[in-house]
Amino acid sequence: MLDIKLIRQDPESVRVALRHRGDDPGKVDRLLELDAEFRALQARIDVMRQERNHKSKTVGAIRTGRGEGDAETLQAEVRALGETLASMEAELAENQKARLDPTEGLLYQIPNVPDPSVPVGASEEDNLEVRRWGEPVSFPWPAQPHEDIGERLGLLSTEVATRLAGSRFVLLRAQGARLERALLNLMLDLHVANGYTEILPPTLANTETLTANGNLPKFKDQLFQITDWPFYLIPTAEVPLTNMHRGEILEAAQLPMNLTAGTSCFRSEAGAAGRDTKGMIRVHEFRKVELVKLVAPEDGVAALEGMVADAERVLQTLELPYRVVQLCTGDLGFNSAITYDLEVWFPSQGKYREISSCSLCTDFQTRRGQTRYRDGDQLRHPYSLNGSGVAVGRCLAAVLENGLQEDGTVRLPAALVPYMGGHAVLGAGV
RNA sequence: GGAGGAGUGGCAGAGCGGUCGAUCGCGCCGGUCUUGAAAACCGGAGAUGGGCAACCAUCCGUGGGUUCGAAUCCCACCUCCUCCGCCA
Repeated sequence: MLDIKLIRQDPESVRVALRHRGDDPGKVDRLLELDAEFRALQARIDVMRQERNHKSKTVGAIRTGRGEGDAETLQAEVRALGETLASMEAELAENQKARLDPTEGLLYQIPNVPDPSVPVGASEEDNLEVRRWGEPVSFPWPAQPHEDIGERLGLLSTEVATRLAGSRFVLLRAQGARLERALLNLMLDLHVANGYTEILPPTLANTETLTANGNLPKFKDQLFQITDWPFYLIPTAEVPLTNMHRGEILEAAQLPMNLTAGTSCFRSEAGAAGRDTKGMIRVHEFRKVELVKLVAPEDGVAALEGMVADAERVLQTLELPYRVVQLCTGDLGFNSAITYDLEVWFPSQGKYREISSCSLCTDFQTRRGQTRYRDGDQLRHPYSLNGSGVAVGRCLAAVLENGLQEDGTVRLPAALVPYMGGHAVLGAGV
């Protein structure tokens, strides 16, 4: 959520932000109206409460022989005040709900303000390619989709996974299962060596956690919920990681906090019917190594550059060609002020596909989750960042496709060989 | 699942109907002393909202209730701890 003080002081900048996102700038004015109503009402209530408190104290003083007056009369007055207050307080509660209820509150429906550096645009068409690394592979032999390579070499099966669970699941076997584990370990080792603290969080989360992260109530249909239990399967480790210090006041020395976690992620993929129906690109359950940072506001932009570099390092280590894309205002997520996507080359599709998304969420999430830190004598909201470092299943798919050799086997990048028990090639008489 | 106990400010821990937003300690900040630091001594300091400010209101796990008045009494819920049972 945004700071209401920002909206009061500079409503025009928030209107512009909403316009640039293709959202309704009228939300700002409706919120300001409610806010003015709230402040006026709160002031009137405060005055009445003051009177009530004062009279009640006088009653107490009379009862204990320290004051003069007619206690009975005062009591009747206080009772009457209480009745008037009750109806005003009900009105206030209604106003609070209209502004601050996580489901319908207007303040929760206003997205983060994009950083001034973000290109203005309507959709992903207007995203900006920042740089490329590596040469997109072009074989003299036909490229193959990763699911074909995997099925042919006995590394994966969608058919068996469908029998066990349903569509949009994948089962890995033999060197395929090991490859997933190898990639996960390689990524975590890399990030830990670069100063991230490894976390293994629960992969179920409660309503409060998902609400603080903004997944609920808006994107409920994207989540799997446990029947008869107040739990949801996490769609990403960002959820538990950004919530670890919810409601806490941190010491300045605890920042910057760099966290990483490799977990399963669960997504309903509602609304994605017909898209990426084959293979491991879009499935209900996949592994992802996530990066999360909490930093002082002044370090936010540099921390984002660092996080993107950390995610890029994974792809460079795996010798996978990729490009970095900066999202335009229209494509930016609700929480984000700046987002860079990493897109890896898929030879079978002849294009780059998203494998990581790194966002600077400024204090938008930490204000909502009430995470603060002590900076000298003041309390501030740290900036939060999250990014994938990277999606393991999509990475496995990219390794298979980019390493395909003429004889149908797959050459593994050198960095993976130690993690694969010395095997450098998949499919060569395994 | 059964039986008890507990949730108070960064931590620890008193208070159990009215001068309690809350004692004392640790930690923190400022000062005195010191070449500097430590120790000692003196002083300061909770959070949120409103207000230019003085100041006012709210907050003692959460939500209700009783009362002129609730951290304190009552009810429900949540969480944690101990013991028993069950299980990895």
